[in-house]
Amino acid sequence: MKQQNSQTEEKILEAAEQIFLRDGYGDARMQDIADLAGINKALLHYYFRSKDNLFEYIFEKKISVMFPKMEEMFNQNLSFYETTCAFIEKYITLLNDNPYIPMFVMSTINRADRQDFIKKLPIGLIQKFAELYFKDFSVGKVREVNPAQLIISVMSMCAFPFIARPVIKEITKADDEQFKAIMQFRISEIQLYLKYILNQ
Amino acid sequence: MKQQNSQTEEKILEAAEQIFLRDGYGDARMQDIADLAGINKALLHYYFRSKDNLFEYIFEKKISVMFPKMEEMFNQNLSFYETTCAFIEKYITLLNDNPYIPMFVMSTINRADRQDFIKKLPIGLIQKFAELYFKDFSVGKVREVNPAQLIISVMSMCAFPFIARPVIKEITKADDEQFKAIMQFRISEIQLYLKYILNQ
DNA sequence: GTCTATAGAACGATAGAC
DNA sequence: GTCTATCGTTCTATAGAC
Repeated sequence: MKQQNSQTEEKILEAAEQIFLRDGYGDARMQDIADLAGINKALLHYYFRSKDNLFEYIFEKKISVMFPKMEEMFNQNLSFYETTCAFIEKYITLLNDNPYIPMFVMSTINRADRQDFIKKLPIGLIQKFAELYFKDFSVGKVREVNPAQLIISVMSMCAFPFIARPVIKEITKADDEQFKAIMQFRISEIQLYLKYILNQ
Repeated sequence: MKQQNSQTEEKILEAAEQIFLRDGYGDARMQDIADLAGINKALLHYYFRSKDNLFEYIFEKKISVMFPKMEEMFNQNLSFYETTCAFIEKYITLLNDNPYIPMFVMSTINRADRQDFIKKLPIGLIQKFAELYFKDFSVGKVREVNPAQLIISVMSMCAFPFIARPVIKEITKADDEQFKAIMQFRISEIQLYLKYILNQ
């Protein structure tokens, strides 16, 4: 009984994740989720009361990918440059395995009726980076730039290509695997920019 | 008669633009467009046969903002660095007046049923930039980087903050005007990065 | 050209049998 | 726990009066 229960719930969550990531909240259909899970609509509402409920569940499960946990990285006493280089590699590798996440998160928080979802984002990450920058800047280890703008730039260079993925795939005539390779190469390219910007 | 005709059509287009930009295709409602235009739904279908038709009209009108016309800029015989600096200023100024455009375009071309809209984008721009880079690189005017990756980076740094606008506004506690100011300041910051990256 | 009224389909959600 | 059947609503689109 309980075994079967968990199995169905797991199937629903997997299907919901796939459909919501592909279509976003508004365009996603409960029927599509039911079909993909191999069950019917009524059972969806038995496990999760409403579409809103199910979506919130998936969203909260996925935001950690958009703003990854970085605690251990900040506790290693690395420089701002080293920490940011490590972040770039970790972030793009993570997004290469979850290419739909940036569009999913951004389309959600841009909906007029879902702006409260912004508060679910773990945005303390930005503050940590800024503190580390000022620490290195005060001892002359990095060139003077605006740290908030720099962090926005790094996240932009990592995340935006996944949002513009269909365009980039079309321009470069790349398939999914080739796009992954482009992004893999991009890690060292962004790290190179950072090196020049910070004068390392 | 014809005067009235044009006036109504203009009101519809203005309303449709506003609603589609805010909600995207899937979440936009013909009723909302009709209400905003001060007419009824039936009249919408009299002027534009379907929602698809109306949307396509608006989309084609707006893509020039996402990929701005740059012909005159390329004909001024400026260096790659100068041209890209000018692009950054022009692009962010343009997006500051049209902050919803990046999300609108990206959410459209990420829809499974709207991928043919990618072909409407004037992506020749990228090629022009790459050619100009190689011209300057061959005479040692710029440092060696991957030009395609650099152009993606510049566009990312310009466009992504508008897509993440609700997040940035929340983190910085900025209103619409303050966000505009942040982006205005961002122009010189991105230009500074470019200077360091290209060793100018 | 503009309106009211409504058709026809799709969607989220629920009732009730098993 | 899982199903079929259906309710109530919402949406695009059209018919028909003026």
